[in-house]
Amino acid sequence: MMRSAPGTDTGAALHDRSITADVVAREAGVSPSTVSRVLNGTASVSEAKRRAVEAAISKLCFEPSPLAQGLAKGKTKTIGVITQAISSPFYGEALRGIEDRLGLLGYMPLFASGHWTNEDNIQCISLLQKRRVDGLIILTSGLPDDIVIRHSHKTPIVITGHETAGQHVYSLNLDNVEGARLATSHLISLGHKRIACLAGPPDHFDARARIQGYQAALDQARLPQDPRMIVSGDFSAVGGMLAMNQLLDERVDFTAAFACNDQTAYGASLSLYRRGLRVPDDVSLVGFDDLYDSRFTLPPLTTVNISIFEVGRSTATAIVDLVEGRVPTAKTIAAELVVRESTARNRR
Amino acid sequence: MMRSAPGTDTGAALHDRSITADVVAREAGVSPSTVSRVLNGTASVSEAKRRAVEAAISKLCFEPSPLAQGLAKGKTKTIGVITQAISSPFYGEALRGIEDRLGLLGYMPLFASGHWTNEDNIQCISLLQKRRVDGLIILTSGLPDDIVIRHSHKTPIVITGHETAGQHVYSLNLDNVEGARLATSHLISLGHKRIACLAGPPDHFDARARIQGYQAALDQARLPQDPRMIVSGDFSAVGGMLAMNQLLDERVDFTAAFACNDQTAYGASLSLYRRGLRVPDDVSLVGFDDLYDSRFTLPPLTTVNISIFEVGRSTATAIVDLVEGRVPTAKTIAAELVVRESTARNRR
DNA sequence: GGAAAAATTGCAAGCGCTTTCAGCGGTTTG
DNA sequence: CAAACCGCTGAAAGCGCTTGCAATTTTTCC
Repeated sequence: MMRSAPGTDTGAALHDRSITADVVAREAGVSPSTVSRVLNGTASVSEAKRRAVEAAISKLCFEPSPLAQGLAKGKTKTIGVITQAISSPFYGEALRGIEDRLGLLGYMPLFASGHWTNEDNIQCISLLQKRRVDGLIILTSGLPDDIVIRHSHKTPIVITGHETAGQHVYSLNLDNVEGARLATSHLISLGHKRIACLAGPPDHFDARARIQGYQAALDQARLPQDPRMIVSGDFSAVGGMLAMNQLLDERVDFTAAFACNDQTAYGASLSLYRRGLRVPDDVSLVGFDDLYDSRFTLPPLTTVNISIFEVGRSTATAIVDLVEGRVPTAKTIAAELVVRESTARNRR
Repeated sequence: MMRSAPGTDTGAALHDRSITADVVAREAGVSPSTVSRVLNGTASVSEAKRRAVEAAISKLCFEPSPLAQGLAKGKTKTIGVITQAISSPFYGEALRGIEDRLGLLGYMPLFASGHWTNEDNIQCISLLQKRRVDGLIILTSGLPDDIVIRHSHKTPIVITGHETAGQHVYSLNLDNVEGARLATSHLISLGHKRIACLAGPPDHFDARARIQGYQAALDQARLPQDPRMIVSGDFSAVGGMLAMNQLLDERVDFTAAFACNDQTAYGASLSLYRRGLRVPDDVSLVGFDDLYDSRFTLPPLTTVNISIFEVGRSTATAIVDLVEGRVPTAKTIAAELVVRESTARNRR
């Protein structure tokens, strides 16, 4: 019944698996080679035959099998993407950017999660290389450079959170230092002098750079550095809560805090809330990443936007450049302060 | 510095692409057919030859090419997964479950986003089928049943958010009704009599079921239904904020609200905050989904947990069952109330 | 108009693995 | 003792597409 609704034309001819290039060739009265040639544009074909082939293709709804093409050409039009935690909002946004751009360029992503362990990351690389991906995007793993370089000999790699450089490795980064400096300077400009830093994992590339930016801002303002002010977390809300708890328990005196990522800020907020401290009245808080939900925290979080979506798109563009023999031009992703309501002038 | 830590043995023999089954066969002194047979266990092979082949395999670090296998067997050990928004925390969690389980079962997911439009969803299906996925998981699309069924003839499908049934379609759902009933009853048990419902998209399967549950709870408590109390959102924070604004602007009188998902609750919270209303003092709020971050909202959100991770694992198990010719046994995912701090006894 | 260069096109051999089929020596049966 | 069976194996024919090579047809050039 029905199906009369306009716009619901879903009868889009179903591509039939039994239609192979041979069938098309027969229909068009040419050889399979010719079909392949018009499909790939790998050699000139007379106008007449091309027309015939094209007609046959659309008449039969032929679609070449990527599998067979992959086997024959050794190229699969597939890019392996390794994240550490597919469900984190941070990675999710990056994946969205990757999928978006890759789709436009005619590639398809193959995702795998490294779970922050070298072992898993390496296994992911192998798994994806076995699947003959044309290239690999590795989003901030803790993998040693030499391993990345070694694997890049088989498959070009675009990587974030590394300074690695190599013939087949392209490294793309966020402007962490500048972002953190921006965030911290913002607090300083509000009159804060005792600013805590809720850091990320000590061995994490981005985390370290963000601490650097924080310190740079203090230096710039000639404010003293106090090691007790910096406490490590793990880029998660729980970590943020624990870190803030520690600061509070140790009675460290601060009027503002720079959380090295938004999730850490979420946790810190809860910690403060539990102790009856208000943001921003008692403590100003600024995050980093500008996750989507940070617009909706109470109060909305002042943070550093780095368009993770853009990171995704840039890595995608870069890996395709690399795969297709071009030199990637993607540059460091800029950071920008987004002032919302979790920061206020220092009253003390 | 460092990298000397034990357990960082990353020298894991690199699988070399030039090692094909033929090479292994030669090394083992058998025919390629035999290699294939020991690889797949598709026929009995004498103890001696099997040993020889296995030795050759591990000596040469041979790994069969999934591409070639796919082409030859027509099975790719790959499952297509269609989500609507890969970056949403809800889908992210489901994907994690899918990846986790699929990996265990020897399959690999191929993700694609449908962006909530039928057109994109259909295109994703085609794209994935072209890639010869063995099965498809479609996470709550708005696709008409007949289209799903039609495509299932080519590839088995496991789908959520549908009542569809078919030879090759398995439908898996959340216990939305019960979850919503639980949430609403919780509010009622706290003495609330005027409870608003911040619904999802009117045409969304889960959204409708959740309204049903909400109404069931009211009925059960013999509380009146007031259509003005139900306002539609779109399952996003922005939608939740708008919905709550509308309620407030229209001066609808309520003491508690049931948000049809957590993100809607986030937005609603912000709306209330902007008007100077406190949760739970002025308005009790309960969500649905129990997103990870709901533990960290201010105040932590009372919500309905439905283990989305489990949804992912269940769909994965089900599709593999279907693909391998078994009858899936995965059942409706249970919902469970998680009481946190956004709900309190009615004071009015 | 004829030779040489250029443009087309088909043949056939892969890509790396699976699987049917027939053949092998050796057992069982009747 | 012939017939029927068994367990193993390898040869060879694919799976669906690409591509080097050579043959054929067109064009171009004097």
